[in-house]
Amino acid sequence: MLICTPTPNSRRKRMKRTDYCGALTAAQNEKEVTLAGWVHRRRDHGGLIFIDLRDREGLVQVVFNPQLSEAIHQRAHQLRSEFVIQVNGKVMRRPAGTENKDLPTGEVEVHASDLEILNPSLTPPFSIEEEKEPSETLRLQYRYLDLRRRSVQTNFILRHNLSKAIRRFLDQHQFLEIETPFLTKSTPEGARDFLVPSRMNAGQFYALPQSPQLFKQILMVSGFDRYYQIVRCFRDEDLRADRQPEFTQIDIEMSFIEREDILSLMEEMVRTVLKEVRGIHLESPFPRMTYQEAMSRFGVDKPDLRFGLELKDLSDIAARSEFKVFRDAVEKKGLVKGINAKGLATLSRKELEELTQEATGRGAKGLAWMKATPEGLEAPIAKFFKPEMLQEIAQRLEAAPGDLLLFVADREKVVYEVLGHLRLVIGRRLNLIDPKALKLLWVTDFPLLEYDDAEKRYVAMHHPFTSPMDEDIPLLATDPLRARAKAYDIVLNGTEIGGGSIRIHQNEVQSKMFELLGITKEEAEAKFGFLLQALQYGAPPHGGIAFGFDRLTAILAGVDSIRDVIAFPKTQKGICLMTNAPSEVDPRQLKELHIKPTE
RNA sequence: GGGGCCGUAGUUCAGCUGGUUAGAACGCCGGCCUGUCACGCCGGAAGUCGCGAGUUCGAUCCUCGUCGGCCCCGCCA
Repeated sequence: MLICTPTPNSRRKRMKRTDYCGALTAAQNEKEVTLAGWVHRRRDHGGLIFIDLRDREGLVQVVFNPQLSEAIHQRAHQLRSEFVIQVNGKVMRRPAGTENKDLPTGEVEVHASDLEILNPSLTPPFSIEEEKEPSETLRLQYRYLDLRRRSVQTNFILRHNLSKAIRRFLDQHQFLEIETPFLTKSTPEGARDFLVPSRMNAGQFYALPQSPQLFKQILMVSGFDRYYQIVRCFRDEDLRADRQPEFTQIDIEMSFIEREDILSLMEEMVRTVLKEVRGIHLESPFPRMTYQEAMSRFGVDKPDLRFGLELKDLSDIAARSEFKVFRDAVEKKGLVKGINAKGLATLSRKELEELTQEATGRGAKGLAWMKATPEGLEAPIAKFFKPEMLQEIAQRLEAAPGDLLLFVADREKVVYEVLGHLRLVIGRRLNLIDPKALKLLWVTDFPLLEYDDAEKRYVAMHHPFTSPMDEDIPLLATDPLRARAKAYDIVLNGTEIGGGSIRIHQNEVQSKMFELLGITKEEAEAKFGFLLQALQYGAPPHGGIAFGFDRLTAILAGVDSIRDVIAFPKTQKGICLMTNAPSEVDPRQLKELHIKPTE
């Protein structure tokens, strides 16, 4: 129950706020100010009462002194955490020796001459102060209180500053911000669509966009030349720390350009924005790596370059060894690769077992290991290798006494998956990752297609509108899986923060692509007819990129989940704990929408 | 669909091998306090141990189920 009622409106003097609490310094000494904000903390001495008053910009100490006004002091006794108040008073330097160096406003305080309680507050379910982090469940349930916390607010201020800087950069480079529909057409391929029933068209549905991909290409056909949008996208897939059903992309498209133009301009954008928002100077140019190289050296297409521990190929040695597991792998056109876990020869049997489980959990049949000692490599499997082979292995992995060498022999895909993962696990375990480092790179030359074992057909690795490399176009007819795409990703600290491609702008190539993907002419016509048609009316060569704005912000904010940079995110089950969405609806609504529940 | 971790005062947590009345800190309520700033001192209230079954003389603790949160695999062109 509220124990105190607000000051009646009729009694309010309606003085306007003059300053932010957090902005007061000795420069405002002796100024009469009106402040408004939340009671952050009170220190009631019976006589003097100190209040830390908080607003968006920070805290300032307000002093209520009975000698200044007995009535106001009495009223201040009622104050509790999170009451909303307005205070009139005079900014004063604090008495010598009572300054608070930990507070930006700590040189001054406000001597209150008037106090209005604009609104009392229930005792909040958790403290707005920072000492202890409430559980995420509680934070999301009371998100409006969570968003009052300083550490949370700074994430959103950062987000704002990033989008502001990005808009400014793109504006300066002649990009036009153009909005595209949220109620649009469901398309095959890609993620599951969120559907919106059409009341006026029984049995028909809009889909929320997975991205404005097709529209931005159409805008290029329209001649807008340079487009961008910071825009919400929707994908009905399972959630992760870095995946929400609705998320924000910085969506960009340009005409009359080649890959190089996009990479260099986007690189400039990232550098400019980080400089502006974070004062960070990034070395230029960013490293570049083909997909092939990234996979072979790091096992993933989004390598974390903050540490080494690269994968080394040992297939040639493995083929000559007596170790059946290794030889079989190579003979079956697989691979044997290893990494050097520096200094981990001391791992116990149990810890090795845990690493093995990490490996088998990702599809490996086992995890082979050797320990480097001053006498050479030692392991149960060492007996299958001639001494000079062991030496060769040690050399290739730059083994020093005390190191642990880990090997995986399998199909290429498994070897990369497992060692790529182990590399991250070990990098973390060995504390090789500098949390402050920002390591960016471009990964280029992605394969155009992948083979989907379940569906028994090719699927586009990026999307069906991605142009193949010119020199690989003949491969589409002979060996499609070897064809490379004009596609690129930008990677920051092991996270893909953006990706794009040069698009197909010729109808024939686009039709050929659909054919490869097993999309019939009729399907293509029904699903993408508008694009195919547009491509026949003078489509300029074009290409673009989309950044995951939430992921980028999260990394720069130093948080592990994009939930921390989204004001009202959803839980892993896609539920908003604050509003309790999704929820059931009135049967009449369903009827209007021509929808009948199946259960 | 699958694997893992978690759920105990308002909050963050502790709670031994299953055994007295389930604790601490912060917060909250009351009292005292004129230089505090994580104010201090005195006192007080506060628990469906997520929920439901089972095992047991006895369950916060063990088992099964279920609900919720988190991490991951699958999925995410």
